[in-house]
Amino acid sequence: MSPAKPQTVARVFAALGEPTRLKLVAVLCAGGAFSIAQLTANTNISRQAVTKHLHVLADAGVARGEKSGRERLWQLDPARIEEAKRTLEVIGRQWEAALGRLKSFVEAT
Amino acid sequence: MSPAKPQTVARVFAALGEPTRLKLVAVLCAGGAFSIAQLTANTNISRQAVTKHLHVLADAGVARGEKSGRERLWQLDPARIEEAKRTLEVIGRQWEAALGRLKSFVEAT
DNA sequence: GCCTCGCGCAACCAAATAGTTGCATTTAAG
DNA sequence: CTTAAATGCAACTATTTGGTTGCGCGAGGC
Repeated sequence: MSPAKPQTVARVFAALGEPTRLKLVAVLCAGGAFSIAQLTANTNISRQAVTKHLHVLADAGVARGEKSGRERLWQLDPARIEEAKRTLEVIGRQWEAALGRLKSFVEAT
Repeated sequence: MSPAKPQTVARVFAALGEPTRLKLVAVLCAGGAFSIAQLTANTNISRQAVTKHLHVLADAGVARGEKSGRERLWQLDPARIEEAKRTLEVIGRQWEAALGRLKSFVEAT
């Protein structure tokens, strides 16, 4: 399991760091595959705007879509999201470890 | 434990979604408090740029700094990061649950 | 007291981003 | 065959963003 390049993780965070895209991800994680028209229905922005957001998610490796008939069906790709989650876990653990060291240093009188 | 507003979580992701800021967080999670000058030393951008990034982190609730003498010491605030981590966990779980439902549906022949 | 270190504030700039509209294209439906 | 639906592509706009420079100010060090 490679530790995931910082750049890659940053791209995932950037992709999730926009309310519209976060909502899209929330819809997509319901499972299955959704067409752009379906994904646009729940928003108040244009179809092309949704398309752009989907491409941002795809570039970050968070979602992918493939053509099926006259529509393109999009679904989540949770691998990168898992990586990002692990990054946050590491941050939390390092923080707690540092707190522990600080505490034992203070107590070592 | 409130489920964390989507907007708040999105701000955290946006804050982490920039390589420089992610590095800053990585440094800060070593624990302790760092001055702006210290945090700037490891980068190749100006002190003011670092200051701006720190304010973005502060606005997202990821870090905070307080004056101490003639310098301002910054440290991590891991609460929001924990929230973001839980959000990613929920996404992963929902995805897996959906996969499970899909699988049992397919197998129900 | 003077100097310098560390910051904060403001103005400014270039690039990226979120959004739009208009039009062409492909595919399913009647 | 004709039409309508779903998408892709391109141009354009406004705002945000990441970065800079310059200057002023408070707090220590000598």
